[in-house]
Amino acid sequence: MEKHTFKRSERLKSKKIIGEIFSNGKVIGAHPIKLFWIEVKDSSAIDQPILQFAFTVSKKKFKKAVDRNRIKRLMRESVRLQKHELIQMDEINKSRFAFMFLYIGEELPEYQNVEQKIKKCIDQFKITI
RNA sequence: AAAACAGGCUGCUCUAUCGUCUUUAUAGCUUUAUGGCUAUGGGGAAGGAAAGUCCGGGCAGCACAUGGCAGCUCGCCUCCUAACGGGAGGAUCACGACAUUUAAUUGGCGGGAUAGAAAGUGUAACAGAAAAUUGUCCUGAGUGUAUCAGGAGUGAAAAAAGCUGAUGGUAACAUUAGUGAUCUACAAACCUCGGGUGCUGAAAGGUCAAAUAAGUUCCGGUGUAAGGUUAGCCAGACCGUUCGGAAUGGGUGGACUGAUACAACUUGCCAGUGAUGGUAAGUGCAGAUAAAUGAUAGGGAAUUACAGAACCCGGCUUAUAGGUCUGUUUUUAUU
RNA sequence: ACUCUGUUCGUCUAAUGGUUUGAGGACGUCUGCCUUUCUAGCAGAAAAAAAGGGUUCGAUUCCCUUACAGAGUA
Repeated sequence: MEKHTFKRSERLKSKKIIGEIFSNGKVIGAHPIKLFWIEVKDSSAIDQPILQFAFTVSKKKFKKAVDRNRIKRLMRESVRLQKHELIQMDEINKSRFAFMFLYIGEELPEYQNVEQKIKKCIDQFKITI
């Protein structure tokens, strides 16, 4: 059976790449979630995993830290359960990708809703590649 | 027993599967080694407010941060505390709702205020004769003036605060006797007196590796003029100029440390009205770094409130579903 | 994580440093006049101290707490 793990090294940490995602990355929208992604061509970190993810929620829309944590946890959980679909694809394995999930909604979501929207994002990503 | 008010305590739980951070044991891979990665098993994983950042302290750097002024801040008394603007117990004053009384009053409760107005300056609308060196009208004392006593009216306020002694109390102060004729209020107006206070803030600071110019730092000699120093002013301190030697290296992105064992927590006993202190036994209880607690399914009364550690403590303030305890008042029932 | 400002009609703002404050002005809104009608013009009206507590005879102003908005430090 497939293991749905989500290790620390799979999280996107580099400030450089995050900056590049917002300036040059491509966008897939599935309201209330936006996905920024980019193909990473930096060959210096070849031992890194092929996929890296980050999650973010605006402090202006959600003032309470509890709400922001909740949304990030929900998005992280649904990505954890769905990212194996991406790993199985052949095109993905040829290079490395970085993803940034951004929640732009106004209200606290349910888990099922988040799961559907993330799925939509990933399907769109598969098509574009 | 119910309701209202006030205060204290608590702050959902269990099972299964998958997943995150940390610690530890074993095995494998890697490394000169410390260590790192992976797998499996065990232990631990947000709060009463983690919040607001309103105070106090530890810790660190800046001249091993020294004195005065300015500025800021606090201000009844005694005590608690590492410290505080916090807390406990008391004193005085007016206020609030409640009870009581025909009424004046009295009673406990509640939150608040209280250094100095006899050091000086300032302000006190309207009304009123007069708002602080003021004296209207009426009555009485007085021959009369001056003065004294009582009353009227205006207004928030219209003339007894102080001093000396005695008694009680550690004290604030209370009671009482005498003396006393230039005396109100406001200091959350300026101010005076007394106490405290240097500034900055873990994104502080320290160590390591990669890379390298201007430069920077250190040591020794020389030198004390301008000027400079995370510093508002004065003093004091240090730096400086030049020569020689040594070390380091801007930006960028990292790792380790700071960093989780202490004013710690739990229980018992003792002292105290109490805050709190002493003592004995036991416990080890988050430590992340783009930042860890979630998802699914099912139960237990049941869509659980407010809400997420970021260097650490002591308070204050604010938010809060449900449960629970104590006190006061009212109503009802029983004795 | 830390530091600091501000909040006055629908909008932008003023003065008051405690006593005729009935809170002023501009733009906007409404009503009337004018005009064949609209605009412009003239006349008039409505409309505000973030919330709560304290000091005071009296608070928009002084003090405290809370809420909201904004700025700065990497």
